[in-house]
Amino acid sequence: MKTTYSISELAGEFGITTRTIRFYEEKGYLSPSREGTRRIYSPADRTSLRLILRGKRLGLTLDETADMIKMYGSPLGNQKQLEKFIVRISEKRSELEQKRRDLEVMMNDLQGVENKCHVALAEAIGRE
Amino acid sequence: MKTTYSISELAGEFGITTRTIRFYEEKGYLSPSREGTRRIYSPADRTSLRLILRGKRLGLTLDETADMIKMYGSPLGNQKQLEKFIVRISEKRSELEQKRRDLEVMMNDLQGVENKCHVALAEAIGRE
DNA sequence: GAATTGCTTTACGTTAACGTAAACGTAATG
DNA sequence: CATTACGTTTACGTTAACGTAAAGCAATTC
Repeated sequence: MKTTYSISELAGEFGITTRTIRFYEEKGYLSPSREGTRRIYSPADRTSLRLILRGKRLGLTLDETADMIKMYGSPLGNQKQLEKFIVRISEKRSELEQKRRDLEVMMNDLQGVENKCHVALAEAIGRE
Repeated sequence: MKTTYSISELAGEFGITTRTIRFYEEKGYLSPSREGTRRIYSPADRTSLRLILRGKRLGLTLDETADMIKMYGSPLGNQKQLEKFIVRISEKRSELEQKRRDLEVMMNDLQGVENKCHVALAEAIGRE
């Protein structure tokens, strides 16, 4: 199991450009260590990057994703803070559930179109 | 059942601004009829808008969503065109399935954090 | 040792998706 | 009849998320 990565290794693995990775760092979403002037990415950095890209695929902004990443740490604080935190989590979940509903409707619609397609295709072949 | 809508009715219903709706028209994603100079939206227009916003929530660009909306029409063409179309559909579905996987992982992670929270909360109350 | 490869910083450019503001028309309401 | 509410067009502004290019350092390969 690899323990460090270069910037172009990560770019290659995730199908993005090095510019994108540097951009994320510039904005504070990544902070790799350095070997002289070169960036060295740890498995943890790689995980952060993966989370960022996952959020992006779901239409989250970088800030929103960063917020979620922060939440993944061990929850701490007094009772009041923890309760507030639980509320935040449930808000996030509501958003994600909305997305899931949207997704299901879309996939159903798509399935409907494909069915129609197969019918039309059968007819086209029948006329041939 | 209402049969026409004003621009601010739709904006209100969907929680967006009239500027946004005009923008969609300007870019060709909507084409309401007119009564004099004022825009009149049909139920079909309203549906288009709903689809646009659904795509947006899932992180699709307007162009991508417009593409999908086009696909919702009755599929037509000869055999070859229909086959190509089916391929396009399955590509779209692959993207959506990726999103669904992303969504599930995220929601699981979130659930994990919430569980930790409840544990921490119980401890905090115990110490009180 | 010249050239290629891979990394760096700096900085200006670009695109999508609207926001914001000005300036105006029209219809209904007090 | 003035004001308020709702609509219009035109046009410049803004933000996120990178793209692109220049100029340069360091190691390794021919």
